[in-house]
Amino acid sequence: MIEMAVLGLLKERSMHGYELKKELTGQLGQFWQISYGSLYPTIRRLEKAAAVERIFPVTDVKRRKNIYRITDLGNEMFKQLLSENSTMDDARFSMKLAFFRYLKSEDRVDLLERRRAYLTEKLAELRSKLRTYRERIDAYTLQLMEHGVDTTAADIAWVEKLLAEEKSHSEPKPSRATT
Amino acid sequence: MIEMAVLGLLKERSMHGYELKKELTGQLGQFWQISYGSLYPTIRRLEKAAAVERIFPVTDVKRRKNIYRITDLGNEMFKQLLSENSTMDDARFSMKLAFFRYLKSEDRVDLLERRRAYLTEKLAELRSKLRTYRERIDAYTLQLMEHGVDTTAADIAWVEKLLAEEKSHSEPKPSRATT
DNA sequence: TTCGTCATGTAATGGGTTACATGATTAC
DNA sequence: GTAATCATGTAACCCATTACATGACGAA
Repeated sequence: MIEMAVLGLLKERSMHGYELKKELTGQLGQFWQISYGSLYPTIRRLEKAAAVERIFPVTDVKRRKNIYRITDLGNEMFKQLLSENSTMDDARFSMKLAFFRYLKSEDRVDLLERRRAYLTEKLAELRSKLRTYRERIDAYTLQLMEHGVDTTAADIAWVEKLLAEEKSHSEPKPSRATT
Repeated sequence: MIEMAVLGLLKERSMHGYELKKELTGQLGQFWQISYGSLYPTIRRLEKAAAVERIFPVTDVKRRKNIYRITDLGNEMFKQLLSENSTMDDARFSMKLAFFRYLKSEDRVDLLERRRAYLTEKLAELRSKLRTYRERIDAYTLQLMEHGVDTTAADIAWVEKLLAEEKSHSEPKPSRATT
């Protein structure tokens, strides 16, 4: 997760750690936070793996800043992390969506469909639990479960809206055999 | 969190670890999961702290089962964990709501109001970020932020519904000086 | 000159998971 | 008899946070 965030931000422009942290809490901060104690070691790891490289600012050396640039290898890593077939939980999906612009429309549709599948399954589980427990639980837990159902249903609707938009934009692309 | 869950479930009835785990994934499982590697040590900790005690089943000793019962001290601990003034993030709030029946109406209102405050602040932050970044970000990230706003607003509405219900049920209770 | 924030980093700790290990009982 | 599930536990690991440590620069 951190690696994806760092690489994704460095794709936009080269930055140093402090800047990355600010961008992270700014744009991605709603659904995700990170501390320095975890950011700096990550950058180091990425540097060792040659996914990012340090730029030495020749002029403008007022301050000790380690500016990093993403490498070709880093770009490949990012691509893989983004399209990776991992769980489509909230945080992961949100992060991937924040970097959707780096994906082909085809891959975007794929991710959205996986998210939809994940949510659909979750909804089914919630509903089955509701049926199972409805008679046994108190009003508050019931409210909680029902709200879970509503929230998940709303999320699915949203994903479907995104899917519809994505498909309508890339309509002239049958590529695969359509039955 | 785990401790609260374990104590809360043991308030209902005495259980052994395996049973606790099942109840946990059943009722509370939607927003929270726990593994044995974390459950059993927690039970041990609670036992050492004298918050729970082991019951030795005299008859029915077919199987090696460690059944635990909550103690008076455990009840106090639970009460404190429940009304504790900690962050009102999703998981914590959900867990507390699942144990609302053990609180006085007054304390329920208090928790709900704290949750509302938390969400209201979150909403304000989201909106301010939206204003700040709207022109700078791509359509997908924008969708993500807007969906965050919608979701949070819906959550607030739900909490307010719960608050209204809570207050209407306990109307004949002015207790404190009402201005 | 002192306070805020820019800037980087490490060590200790926390809170959890996964994988492993064991074995009894039940259902087929 | 053998597979599933009941039942308990430990050790290694992972990922992250908090707290600490350091110091330069800019603005008041």
